Formats: sequence, C-alpha cells, structure tokens
Amino acid sequence: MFSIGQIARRTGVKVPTIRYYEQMGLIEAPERSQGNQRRYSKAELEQLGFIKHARDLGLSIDAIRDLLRLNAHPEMPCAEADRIASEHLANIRERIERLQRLESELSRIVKSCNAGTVKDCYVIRALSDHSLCRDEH
Amino acid sequence: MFSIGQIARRTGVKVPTIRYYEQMGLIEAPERSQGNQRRYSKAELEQLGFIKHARDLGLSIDAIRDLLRLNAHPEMPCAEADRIASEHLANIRERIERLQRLESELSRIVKSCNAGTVKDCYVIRALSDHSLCRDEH
DNA sequence: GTAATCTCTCTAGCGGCTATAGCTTCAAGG
DNA sequence: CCTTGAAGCTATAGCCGCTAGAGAGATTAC
Ligand SMILES: [Zn+2]
Ligand SMILES: [Zn+2]
Ligand SMILES: [Zn+2]
Ligand SMILES: [Zn+2]
Repeated sequence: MFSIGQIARRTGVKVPTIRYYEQMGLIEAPERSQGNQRRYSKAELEQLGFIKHARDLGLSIDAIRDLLRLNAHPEMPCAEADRIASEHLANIRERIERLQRLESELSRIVKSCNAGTVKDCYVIRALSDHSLCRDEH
Repeated sequence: MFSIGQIARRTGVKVPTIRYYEQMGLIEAPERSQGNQRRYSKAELEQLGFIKHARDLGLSIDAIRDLLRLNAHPEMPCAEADRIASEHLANIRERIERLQRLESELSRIVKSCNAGTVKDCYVIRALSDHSLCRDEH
C-alpha cells in the first residue's frame, strides 16, 4: 500500500494532480486509511504511470479516460484505441503545421528589422499590416 | 464612429473578446453613446487590427500590451519590440521541437499496432511503458 | 410606433492543473 | 507514551484567453 506522496514520487505526478485525476474520473477513489488518507495498490500505481505517459504524449483527459476503459477489457478489439491515437497524431501534425507557418512568418519579420526607432520597426509594421505577410495564419 | 459590432465584423475579433481586451487593458475604454454603448474611432479600429494580427501570430496578451505601449512612442528605439518578437519566435521553435518529438513517437506507435485485441495492442502497451519509447518527451 | 437587432453588465465555464488556508493524521525519535 | 514535523485532508480560488448565457436596455429600419 502506498500513500499519495509515494505514488507521486514514483510516477512524477504531483499530489494535487493525482487528486484532480480522481475527481475527473481517471482513477477510482482508492481505499482509505483509518484516518481517511488515500492508500493505493500497485495496480493503481501502474495505472497512474499509464496516465502520466499518456499526458506526456499530449493526450487529453477525455482520451485517456476512454483508453483506460478499453484497457480494462483486454479481449475487445483495439480499433478504438488505435483511432484515438491516430486522431491525436493528426491533431499534433496540424499544430506542427500551424506553428511552422508562424515560425516562417516570424523569422522573416524578426530578420527584416534593422533595429532603428519604433516608427521604422519592421516588427511593428508587420503586426499592423497582415498584407505584408507571405501566407495565412 | 463605429459600434462594437461593426469593429468586430471589420477586424474579425468577436464582440465579447473586444470587451475582454478592454478589461485586460489592451485597449482604452472608448467613448460611449448617450445610451452607454461603446463608440470607436478609426484609430481604435486599427489598433484592434494590430491586436488581432498579433494574436494570430501567437503573441500573448502581455506581450501585445508591451508592444502597444512601444507603438505609442515612435521615437524610442525598437530593440524591445524586436526582443519580444524574438523571444516569441524562440518559444514557437521550442514548441515545434517538442511536438515533432511527440509526432515521431506517436507515428511509430500507431504504425506498430496490427489491430488485434486490446490485450495485444501496441498503442496500449506503449502507453503503459515509456521504456518502449525512442526518446524523451 | 413597433419589431428586430444590438449592446449592456454580470456571472460562470472551458482544460489541466497549481496554490493557498486551516485543519487532521502519520511516523519517527526520545 | 508523547512530542514534533512532515504529510495528508477538504474546499476554494486562480491561471490564460476566451466563450456562453441571463436579463436588461439601446438603437435602427420600416
Ligand atoms: Zn525593430
Ligand atoms: Zn499576417
Ligand atoms: Zn491496437
Ligand atoms: Zn514515452
């Protein structure tokens, strides 16, 4: 049996975050000690590790809840899990593309300023006028 | 003189967002009509366009506030504006790198599942075990 | 004059935590 | 057994950048 602090240290998830996950229904309310403190089993520790890793990979709480439900039914087909992961991947790719458009626009803007006064600053001018931009964002 | 709805349509910034920007100190409280409705000048319309463009480029409210203050002092050196833009660019580059690491990890994971049952699903296994990952995230 | 459309303020909610306050419980040392 | 200090408890509020809704009043077009 582990205290909340112990599983926090072992998984790298902070104590208030663990309580938050419980509230959000990611983890079941665990057993309690006589003095009402949370006591976790090894299985619960591992589940929290799963959640941590999924969060580190950028999955949302909702997506993780669905994945945990699937994980509890090992004989079901995994198509749903694969779909969640693929959708997340597509989402990440979109974000990368958007950020790359911003990156190219911003690096052009930053390079174009020859550091004079605000009145002549290309950064300021570019912000005032989207038509100076190369593409959309 | 423009109503809030008119500048919303012209700039593409939604009405509640304009009020929010006012509350956040990005734009001054404008004149009011006899019936207490906001009335904007052309200069204020343009300033909102500046804000919209800066937001579209991903700048934070705080950064935009600073840029607007600089914009009001055309004779000052623009080093500060350039610094804000460069910092933001660096920040975007970091986010791109992080997302690219996630992308490569996730695309590997998604590709590795041969769509069987949950018990054998590589997506689920990879989430349970970070040591299956190629790099950190 | 009336109806339709804006606009007003105020409040609450989103996601994913994080921080604080004021309390209780636990574990270790004497 | 008792004390002390760390750790845990609940409840509440705050972060960012909006967005949504309620219930009221203002404006505009016909
Ligand atoms: Zn400059
Ligand atoms: Zn632009
Ligand atoms: Zn699978
Ligand atoms: Zn990993």
